[in-house]
Amino acid sequence: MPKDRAPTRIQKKNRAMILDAALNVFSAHGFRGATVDQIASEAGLSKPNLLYYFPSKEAIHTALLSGLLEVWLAPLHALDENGDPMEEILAYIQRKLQMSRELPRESRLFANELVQGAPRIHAALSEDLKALVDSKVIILTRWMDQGKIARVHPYHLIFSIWALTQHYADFDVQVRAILGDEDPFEGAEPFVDLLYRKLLTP
Amino acid sequence: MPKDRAPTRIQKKNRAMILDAALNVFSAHGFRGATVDQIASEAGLSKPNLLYYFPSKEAIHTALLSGLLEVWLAPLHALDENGDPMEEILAYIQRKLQMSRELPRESRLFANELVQGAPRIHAALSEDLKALVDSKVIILTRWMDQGKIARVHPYHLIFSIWALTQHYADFDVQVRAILGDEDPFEGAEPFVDLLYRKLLTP
DNA sequence: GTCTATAGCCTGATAGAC
DNA sequence: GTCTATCAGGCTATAGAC
Repeated sequence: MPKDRAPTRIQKKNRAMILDAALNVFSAHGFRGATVDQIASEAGLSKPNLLYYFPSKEAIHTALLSGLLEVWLAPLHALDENGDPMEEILAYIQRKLQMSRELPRESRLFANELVQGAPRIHAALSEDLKALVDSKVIILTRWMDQGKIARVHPYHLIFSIWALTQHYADFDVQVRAILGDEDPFEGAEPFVDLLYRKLLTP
Repeated sequence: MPKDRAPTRIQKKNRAMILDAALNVFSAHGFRGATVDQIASEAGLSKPNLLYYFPSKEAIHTALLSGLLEVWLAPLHALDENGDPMEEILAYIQRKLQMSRELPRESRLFANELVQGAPRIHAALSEDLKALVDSKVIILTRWMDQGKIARVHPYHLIFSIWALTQHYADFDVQVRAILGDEDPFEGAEPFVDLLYRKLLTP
């Protein structure tokens, strides 16, 4: 493993390449289905050389997950209590949908982890994620109290947004098997916009 | 493997026990993460004995998937073109939600397969599933033409129902990490009912 | 039909030369 | 820092006794 000095340009570049390759492999095959050999060859390194940068397969996976969690929650973080309620929520939804389009590997990385019971990020869920959601639910509830949006169960509102938007990344094969050549997001964007506009109009 | 005679009671019972154990293990760990040893011990058999009933790990997995696909699609199949449109759709949604509550293992089995690109059931998706969805989309479109329900993209309507209802089974850990002791389905049921009632009211 | 024992492969990780 | 070679453990599947 690299010494505790400041990383060189090459070290930085290699670590980044490894993490990108690992994202490819872990998101496509899950933790158990991924092999270090696959990640190494996709990163253009030998297996021992990869293990010079990360001490173990698990360490790569952990580094990936914790590095991406912040990115993944950024859209919800950005929900602004001082903005216009309906526009804030609809903008959040479109941001999430855009992330499914642009970062499907990240979505599937978390999906793989969650479907199997989140053995490696359970703490982050019940601490960081719960805290974030709780804080945003307070804002949503206030908006409902003020009559700015219709009253619905705020937690299930958030769950539904996650479910709907991430579906297009996580179950991409299924969506494409049914839609054929049609771009899923072209139809999804107006659909979810209409859906939540109708649901939340007071 | 058993001879080509009619299976005895013991053979039937053992095959059923193996498939149930396999459902537990595959749904929790994915195909690659599951081991034959785990399945055997959960079924109360030795590993070679299990492989007397099924020729390989893959054969168990395939038998499971193809056996459950019909069960999984039954709710959509039951959507009746002669019923009341709004009530038919809302009933379909409640049936799907109930399946997430009662058959979460089945949901996660398919989720595991789909997130990883459906390598083992791709054909079933673009043939059987697509045909079923196409046929139901015709019914939905007719209802929209007749002004019985609001006009929305029929394919995305179906995707949204899948996403919303299966989310509670597939990402159960996440939902529970946030809701704590509250029963997810208690809130989900009225939420999705309201959501689609508002969306589809003409 | 069911078991113990084991073959044979794959995979994560390390040793050691350069 | 990077490689070749290799070990050690775990896995699927089979052989063969009962």
